[in-house]
Amino acid sequence: MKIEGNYTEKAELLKALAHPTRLCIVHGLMDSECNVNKITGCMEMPQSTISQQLAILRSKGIIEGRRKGTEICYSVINKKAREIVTLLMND
Amino acid sequence: MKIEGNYTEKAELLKALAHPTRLCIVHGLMDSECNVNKITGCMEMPQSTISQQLAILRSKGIIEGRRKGTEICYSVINKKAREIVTLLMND
DNA sequence: TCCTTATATCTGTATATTACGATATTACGA
DNA sequence: TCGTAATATCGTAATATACAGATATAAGGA
Repeated sequence: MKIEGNYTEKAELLKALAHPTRLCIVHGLMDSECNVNKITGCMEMPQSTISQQLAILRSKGIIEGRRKGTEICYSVINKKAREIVTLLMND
Repeated sequence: MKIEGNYTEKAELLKALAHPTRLCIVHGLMDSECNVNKITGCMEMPQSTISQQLAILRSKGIIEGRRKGTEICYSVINKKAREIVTLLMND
């Protein structure tokens, strides 16, 4: 079993989720979209940290941001990521 | 949504899988156990690298090694890890 | 245009991860 | 005990990641 590009891609999806903050964010966004300000408040972390974590999730196609005036609302758009998080959160 | 220890633990499970070599190893071990020598050959990587990757998987309870004489055969023992890998490998 | 709010990006720093060769450890037969 | 095969561990250098403050960018109303 030699490593094919396929494993690399899948590992990268997992890596994006493999961080407590990001996992929490994705889990929270699974049912309803949310703006950065709210996420920042809920996580009780600096806004810049949250923005960076969102950027990682975005770059892997896990979440998508939708601009609403001065705000951006994020939602989960990746099916596999949803399934993984659901699986993880179910005992 | 504040981060609970729960997310940390789940993120660590993902992190162990979030590497192409380790993902490949776990996938390969899902159906039949295998010794280090064979894994090393299949992956075409140095034995020490493989041993270290196996150590990470072991430390997270994903795989288990069973000594058979001079050999150690590894197998997947973590249900969640199995489910995640299965999910990932199915289109 | 200016000011305010919301958010992304940049920068610097500390820490973690990865890869591999060298070496230590374990098991076993002669 | 010695030699060999199998495997784990150590040491090191390179690279990636995480975090947070400072600042840039985008949106909108006065």
